[in-house]
Amino acid sequence: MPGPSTAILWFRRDLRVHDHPALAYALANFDQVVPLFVVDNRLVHGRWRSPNRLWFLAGALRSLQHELRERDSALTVVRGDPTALVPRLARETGATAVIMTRDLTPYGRWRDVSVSLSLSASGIRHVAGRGLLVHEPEEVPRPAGGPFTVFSPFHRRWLAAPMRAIEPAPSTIATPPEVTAAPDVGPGELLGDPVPTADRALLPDPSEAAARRRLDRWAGSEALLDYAAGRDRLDLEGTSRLSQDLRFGLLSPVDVLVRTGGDGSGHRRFHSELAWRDFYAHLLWHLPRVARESFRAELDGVAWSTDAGAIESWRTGRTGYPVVDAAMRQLLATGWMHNRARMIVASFLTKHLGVDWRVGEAHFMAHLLDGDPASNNGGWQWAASTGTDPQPWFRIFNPTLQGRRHDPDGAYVRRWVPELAGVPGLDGADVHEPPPGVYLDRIVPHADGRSRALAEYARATGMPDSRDSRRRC
DNA sequence: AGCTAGTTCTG
DNA sequence: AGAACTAGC
Ligand SMILES: Cc1cc2nc3c(=O)[nH]c(=O)nc-3n(C[C@H](O)[C@H](O)[C@H](O)COP(=O)(O)OP(=O)(O)OC[C@H]3O[C@@H](n4cnc5c(N)ncnc54)[C@H](O)[C@@H]3O)c2cc1C
Repeated sequence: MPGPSTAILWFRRDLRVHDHPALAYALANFDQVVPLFVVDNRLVHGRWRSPNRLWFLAGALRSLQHELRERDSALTVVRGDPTALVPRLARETGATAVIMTRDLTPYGRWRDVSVSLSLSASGIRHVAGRGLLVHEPEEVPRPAGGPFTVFSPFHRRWLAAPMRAIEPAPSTIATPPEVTAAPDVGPGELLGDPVPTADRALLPDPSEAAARRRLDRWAGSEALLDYAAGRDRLDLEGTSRLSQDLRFGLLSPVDVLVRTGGDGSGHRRFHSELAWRDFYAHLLWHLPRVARESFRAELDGVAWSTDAGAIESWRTGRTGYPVVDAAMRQLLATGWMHNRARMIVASFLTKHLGVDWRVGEAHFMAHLLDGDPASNNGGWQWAASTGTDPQPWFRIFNPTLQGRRHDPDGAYVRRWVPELAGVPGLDGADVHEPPPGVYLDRIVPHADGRSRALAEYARATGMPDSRDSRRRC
């Protein structure tokens, strides 16, 4: 009589036990499950390394260890090369399959192919399934093939695609006793004891339980009802703040969608933001080249500025534009930035300062708790007008007007630029336009930044006539 | 999920 | 003078 069948469940950015399709699959098809996380050296040393995200990851792994212990199981955490370590653990535990949530980034795909090749050499199966997104790329196909390059037709198909059922958290996970007998390894140690660069007191609790509480609160909030308008207010808590939980998979996007169910304008708008997340993930899957290159190749002919002083002023929040500086300081202090603010600062860097979007992309990846290769790249290429369905390049934000409109009382600026709080005579939205001498000099006057951007983009695109420009609106 | 500059309308 | 409108980037 054969022994119990065993599968490895390889966790990556799906660090939860609720609504976990790969976990449900493993439990339904195998007698025993061995949960595993591999600290890939790339996490600690790679291009997108971030102390803030490593700190969050360490906490999320401790949370997962706890959730698994509660269910009579345990998380094995090892550090090194997954291509070697995953097959080794499979052989040691007698596993005949490795189950995981499919990852769609260029590196994730390369890694998974290389692990699956080395597994099949040992006769071990490799099963990668859904769980990262609401819908997989194959579930929202473009009739003509390839990726959707415009959001609205994608969104129509996305809304029409059938939704999978929620998988409840299991009450117990059968795991080999030699695995549960081993004490939990402190993930912080394997991650190099990460110290966040953001202010610890302003960081969210990185546990699944806390993420579920955040979701509960958001699902029952007034802000969700008012999200269609409130999402653009820099000075209010008008958005869900669930991005880091979706990034690390403490929450599944399907769970978020179902729990925020409703047909009001706020609900529908919120769901469409989850569709944007899928849109950019699918795009990167179809066209991995956009990770490095502009989607609109002709715009890689823009002569980007490399002015190190200007870039440093932008990074540290010292451009002289109050709303830009508030946003950049919010990022450094909290590892998060409001979506409207991301658009404003990305537009400012790429248009007013004429700096390559990849410089901004890298800075965001170094600090954002929700830093995600697909959404971040999509957001930057949108703002730089190099992407799919981008901001047309001639629509350039005026940071002062954006601040007045979306921070109408100036509270956002006063929160993050304290030297502008309590300046006599600088009341309400006027904080967005401090008179000369009151605040830092603007590193470039708006009119100059705007006209140099218009000239450079016109040159790079071969100065299309106005009919072409209008068609892209 | 633009903004500017120029023109025409209004009082 | 200032609103309202609009072509063009
Ligand atoms: C230049 C730039 C860079 C960005 N980089 C990232 C990033 O690295 N990671 C990231 O998750 N989002 C990124 N975004 C999208 C968006 O700004 C954040 O998802 C959002 O601000 C997170 O806050 P929230 O959870 O309160 O959002 P909510 O408004 O509550 O939205 C709910 C969820 O929908 C998703 N979402 C919302 N807006 C977008 C969007 N435009 N694109 C893709 N997904 C979206 C996020 O998962 C978010 O948590 C970027 C946007 C821009 C303009």
